[in-house]
Amino acid sequence: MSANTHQKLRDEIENCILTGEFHPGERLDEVQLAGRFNVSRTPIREALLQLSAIGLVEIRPRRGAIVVDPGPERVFEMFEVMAELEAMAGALAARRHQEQDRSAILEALERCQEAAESDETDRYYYENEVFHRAIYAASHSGFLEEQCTSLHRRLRPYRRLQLRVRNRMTVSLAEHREIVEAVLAGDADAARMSLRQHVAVQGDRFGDLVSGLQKMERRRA
Amino acid sequence: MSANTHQKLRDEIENCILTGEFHPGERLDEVQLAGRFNVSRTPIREALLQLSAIGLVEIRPRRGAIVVDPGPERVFEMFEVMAELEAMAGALAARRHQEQDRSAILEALERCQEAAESDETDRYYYENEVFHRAIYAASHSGFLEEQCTSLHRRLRPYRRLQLRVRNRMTVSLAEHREIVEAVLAGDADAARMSLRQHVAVQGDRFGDLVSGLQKMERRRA
DNA sequence: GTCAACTATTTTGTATACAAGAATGGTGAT
DNA sequence: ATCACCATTCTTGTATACAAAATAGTTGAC
Repeated sequence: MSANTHQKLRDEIENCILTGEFHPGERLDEVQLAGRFNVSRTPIREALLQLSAIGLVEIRPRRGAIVVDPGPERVFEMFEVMAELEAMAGALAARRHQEQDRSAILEALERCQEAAESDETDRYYYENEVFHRAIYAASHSGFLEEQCTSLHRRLRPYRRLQLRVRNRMTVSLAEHREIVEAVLAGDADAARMSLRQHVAVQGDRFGDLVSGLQKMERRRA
Repeated sequence: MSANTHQKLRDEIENCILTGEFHPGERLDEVQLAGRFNVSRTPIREALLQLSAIGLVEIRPRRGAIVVDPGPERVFEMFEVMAELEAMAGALAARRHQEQDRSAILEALERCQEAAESDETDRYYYENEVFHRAIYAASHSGFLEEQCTSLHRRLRPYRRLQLRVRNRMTVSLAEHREIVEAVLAGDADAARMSLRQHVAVQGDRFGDLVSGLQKMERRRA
């Protein structure tokens, strides 16, 4: 058996939660999971404990683990914080980016454009992540990069909802261009503003998010 | 035996790390810890895994757990992010605070002043935490509050270093007054600026931090 | 004397066993 | 028929056992 089973299990279970296979509120039975992954309860417990530490599951003493249900307000709050962290990353990137960051960002932008032009939602979804990670990296703050990556990952399922909205891809791409322009020009304030705007759930997007969340909820009922 | 031994163990070990009893780089031997706390290895492992999930310890496969040593740059980056998160909390607090937040903030400020006037560093250190938590609460964003609290806690040992610097308490108190003024006036931008300024490690404080870190390192050598 | 290789010991990782608390089902009383 | 209380069952939490990997110590060769 591989050296670090619980690490892989943690990723697998995390994935099941983020993809929605294990839906919010669902109880995660240890023996059931152990059976599914062909391991004993020990590494399953270790994986669940790690997930509880990062807030994906809640462990109620003697009563098992359940997938945390953030609820609409909490999801909104998470986007609020994400917007601010990305804004910060953009501002730092504008000041600190180097040649390799510049090319990484431009290449990511290019790929986003290709995906948008050929109307490939899934591909855009992926290239969008690459783009944002390029901004994080350009901030040259390892800690900020980690925080952004972690929260970005956690918001994945909700962002996926939003991309389905009509024309969102075109708007998103235009915003990306604005962000790149500001960052590469070294304009920290403009980068901050454009990223905050890009990530924030404001105006129509708030309604879109809520209706998406409700759709998610209904589907699992 | 209590229902949730590993939860308590997690807190105890976390405390030992934050107080410096377990210093950065130290190897955390499972059987040794098990002996110290009179439990088996199982709950110790569960505690360590949770601590690794929040970044306090690093678990190298098959090679044990060590206390993470952030290093000066990483600590600086953490303060940078903390400043931005607190600035955000301040801005939200300025817009969203209610009557109970107002009185909580004013009371916390009052207590900080008392501590500063009687020159009680330890008491100021404590009341300062209460003050900042009052700001987080006034933001009325549960997620942001959690993030702030968690990072604040993690930066505790380093903040303690900084308070020892001459006159820091007086300066800090004056900054608190400025923050309160902005928040209670509902001036989000002013609140953002003053909190960013208050938390950030800039100018002289950077040198203070680095020298403090070096002193810490020497002490354990 | 130093370096390398092999063995022994220690230590981690996973499985299993056992104990204690929660959920569940059934029986009896009202 | 409904509710309460008790027993049974199931699940979690902790301890122990065992296997595999890493480290340390020792011996031998150059």
